[in-house]
Amino acid sequence: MAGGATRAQIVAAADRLFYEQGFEHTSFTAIAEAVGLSRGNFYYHFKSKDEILAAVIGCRVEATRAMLRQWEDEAAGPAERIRRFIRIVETNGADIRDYGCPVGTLTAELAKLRHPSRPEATALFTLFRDWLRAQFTALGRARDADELALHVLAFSQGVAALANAFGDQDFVRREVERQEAWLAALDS
Amino acid sequence: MAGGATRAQIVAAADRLFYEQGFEHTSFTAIAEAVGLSRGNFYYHFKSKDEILAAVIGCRVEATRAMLRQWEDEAAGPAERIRRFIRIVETNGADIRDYGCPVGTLTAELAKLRHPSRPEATALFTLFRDWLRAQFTALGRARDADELALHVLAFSQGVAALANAFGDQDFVRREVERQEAWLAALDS
DNA sequence: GTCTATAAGCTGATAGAC
DNA sequence: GTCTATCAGCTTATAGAC
Repeated sequence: MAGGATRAQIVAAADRLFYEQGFEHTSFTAIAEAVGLSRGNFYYHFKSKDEILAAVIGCRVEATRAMLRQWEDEAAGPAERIRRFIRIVETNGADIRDYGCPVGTLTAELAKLRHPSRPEATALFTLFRDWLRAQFTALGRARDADELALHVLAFSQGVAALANAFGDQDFVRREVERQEAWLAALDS
Repeated sequence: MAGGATRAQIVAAADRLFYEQGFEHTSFTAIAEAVGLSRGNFYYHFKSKDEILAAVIGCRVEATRAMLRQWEDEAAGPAERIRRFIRIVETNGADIRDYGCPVGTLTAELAKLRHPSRPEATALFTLFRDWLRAQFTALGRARDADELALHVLAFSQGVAALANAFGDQDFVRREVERQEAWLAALDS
């Protein structure tokens, strides 16, 4: 297989499995089966499981950055951009119902494991936090922009947790509407 | 050791360790060390690890019921009772910062593990949901009591997730104030 | 009821052939 | 770069002595 194609395949499979089954519960055997490789060959690409995790987090950071850039390009103004974020729990509704928020569940697991890569996982939250803060600042709320950013982040985490627990998509829709109304009131 | 005292000690130690380290990550060895027993003796009290989990969840159900009863007794009216719930993320601030919400993190882990005891863990959420719904009904909001109950539950889950990720107690305090203001506006 | 000894299986990780 | 064979360690769980 040419270049880093196999490596990228491993990272993609691990990314999905870590999300669906959790980091610790996902074995090398499971990743190997998903990619179609033998267990032994893994260590040519990664020296340890923690190294795969680091690569997965790096991959998610890049994907998040790209998504935020896209929102930046496509959305008309800061309010519309924040709405994009608010709606993400509905956009990714099926996955969140089945597996929760990828950032929130990974961060929580690594915290309990006292895993060395925990700060890198938390940095995924910071990516959204900083981006949201910039949007609220552009909305003329520079003074409490960070507080508002955390509030919106907390909203998405709470909705994701309960959507995963109860599997109730109507609840998600109602909460998105409520949060959009809150944003509209803030913007006016 | 007399009666079910050892059993109760095992459940208490497992309860704490499942919370701090996660269910799967907690080994029999760790529980045995915490209680001061040998690994082998465990199977006199519990046939499997899953049986300990079931006992831990049962224990948490009882503790939650007792807490809700206490709030029922001590608080003046439904609004004050809901405030008690809202403040719990601040009351249990240190634990939540270190380990997240005990209900939310367990439910999320069991969902990823596709564990048979997952419904029992979700029932812990339902306990709070039903109790909150009763309080909102008593507040004269019978029509949307369940929606409001889920909204308050989502608030606590979101705050717990971010408190755990960022370790920011000021954020928790601000969100509690915001939610109390929301409740006051609802009540008037 | 508690202990020690041990089984059986899975885990991450390594060595060396091709 | 990929394979097979294998290691050492940990896991849950069992058997049987005291």
